[in-house]
Amino acid sequence: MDPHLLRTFVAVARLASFSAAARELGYTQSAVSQHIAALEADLRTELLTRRPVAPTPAGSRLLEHAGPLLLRLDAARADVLRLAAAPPGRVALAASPLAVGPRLLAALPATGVTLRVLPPDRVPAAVAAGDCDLGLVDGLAAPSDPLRLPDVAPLKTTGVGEEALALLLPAGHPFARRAAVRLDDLADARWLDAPDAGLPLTPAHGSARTALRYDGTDLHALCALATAGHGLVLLPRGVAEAAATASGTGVAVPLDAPRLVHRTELLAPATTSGAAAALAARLAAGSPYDHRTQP
Amino acid sequence: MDPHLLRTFVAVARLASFSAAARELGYTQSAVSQHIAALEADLRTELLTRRPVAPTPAGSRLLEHAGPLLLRLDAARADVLRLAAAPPGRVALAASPLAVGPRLLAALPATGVTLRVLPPDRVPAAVAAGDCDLGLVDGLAAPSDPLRLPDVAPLKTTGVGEEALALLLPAGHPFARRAAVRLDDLADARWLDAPDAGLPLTPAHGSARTALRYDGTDLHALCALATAGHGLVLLPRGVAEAAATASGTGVAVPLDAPRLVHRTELLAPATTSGAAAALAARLAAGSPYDHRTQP
DNA sequence: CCCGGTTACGCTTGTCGTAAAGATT
DNA sequence: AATCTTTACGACAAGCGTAACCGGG
Repeated sequence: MDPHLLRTFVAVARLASFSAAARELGYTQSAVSQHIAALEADLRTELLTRRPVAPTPAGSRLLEHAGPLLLRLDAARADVLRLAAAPPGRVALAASPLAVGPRLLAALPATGVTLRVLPPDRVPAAVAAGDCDLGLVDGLAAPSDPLRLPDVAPLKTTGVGEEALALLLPAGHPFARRAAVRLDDLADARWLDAPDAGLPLTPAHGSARTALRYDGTDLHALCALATAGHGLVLLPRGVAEAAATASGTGVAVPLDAPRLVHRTELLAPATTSGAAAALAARLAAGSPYDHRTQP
Repeated sequence: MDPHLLRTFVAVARLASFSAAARELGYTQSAVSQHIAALEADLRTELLTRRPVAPTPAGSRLLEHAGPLLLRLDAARADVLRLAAAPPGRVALAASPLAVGPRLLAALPATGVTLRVLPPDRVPAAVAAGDCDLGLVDGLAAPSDPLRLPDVAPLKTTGVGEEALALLLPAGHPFARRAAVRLDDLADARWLDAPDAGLPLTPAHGSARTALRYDGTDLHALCALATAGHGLVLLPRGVAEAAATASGTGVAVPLDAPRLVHRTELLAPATTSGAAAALAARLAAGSPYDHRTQP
């Protein structure tokens, strides 16, 4: 179960080809073949069908493990290397779209920061792997509860903001005139599904059907779709109201769900160097929310 | 960052000796020395001080990563191997002490089960690594919220029980006559700290001071200590009341904290073989609680 | 017959053990 | 001086590439 073997295995499975994986990894086809053979001999199980190349049940299972495993490995490398590396002046900040708000803009120093907007589920990995020095993620949670993030590495998480929720919808929508909407009302609403940009609609909040799927991280596009009637979007109240007034054709209706808020958290590796630590402090400054460290 | 190197590294750090680690791992001292040297060359950082052998800051950081990493690796191995292995008749069940209750005893078949009681924090690892086929863990959570478990591997978690909480204390205690106790009242209570047996007292529930620490998994011993006045213990209400009446000198006082319950969850690997699957079904049968799968 | 995965084989590299050397208390 | 780690070196195995070898479309 050498990580090298695992890496070639995931490459082969992803590309569905030994030769393509070999090209990508800088090996020969032969080496890739030997890697897979070694893995299969080690586990005494066939992991891939050849021709066509596809994972067997056992292979699929291994794939589920391999991704997080390799991620953690890279994270460990990066984390230890970061300790020794000289603190660079430039700080890279990964943020999910809805985490980019007034608070962030106010805390941002004049120069020396690279902001990278990523889908929420890729932010923790980016910080853990060392691609970015800090991360800002957002998501739904119970008030003052931490977000449920995949623990790819020991990251320090700090709540930096919580906000009530609102629905963004077109002016003609049945809900548009109501003062508030409850979760129960939304059981068979038609949603805009935008996992890379917005709040994920987990099945827990009713088995919602999606009207349209939007793959992208652009909030303006998402709000435009919502106000045009292509589906409902759940947003932090401030964002929803701003989008509604900006569009003219949209309405923001508060969500009456006291046990559900939009929460933003700051992610930092266990050790942050000078410039990154300073930015982290400014982002967390005065935040009245829980500080806690993941195990 | 070969896992072998990581393994020797953690062994050396734990034993604080190259030679001892070599003996434990079946290597020569020379090989261990080379392993550490290889790691340090790879990361371009000194990981251990020699004489005395102790981790440097970078080494400590690596240690934090190494444990979960190696655990996940073993878990992946075991999980894939389990898929191929013939389903054995014997099922091994890991359970934390407070998870052993009437529900478990009722579901247990007449024969063919090995029950292993472990500290709560070791149950997930035991299941993930394949040492046990199923696990039962308990802990504190908000009602119908899943427990926060370390995600060592993709495990299927199923809530199988929730119960209100109560305090177990000696008859003479100031709280003993009250109908209920609130969390606020307990800010400076003196607790029995029994991380291996009971519910963990997280700092979130007030910066409680501990009166006595008990290392063990024996509930009867713990209850005896509590009723004898060595400190307060938080227990599921049923357990607390049973212990109080059994001791004669103890009192169980309900905890008035509607947002906090004792929750028991069933842990199972992504695939369970025949006998284990049957037991899992019996344990989960009729449970009115959430079913959800960790990412 | 071509494309793609497997097998054979030689070479390079890496890894372990033995043994001698170096360092620290 | 004793103990423990490091270094030197030789033996062996592992890993990769070249090239020949299948087996299916």
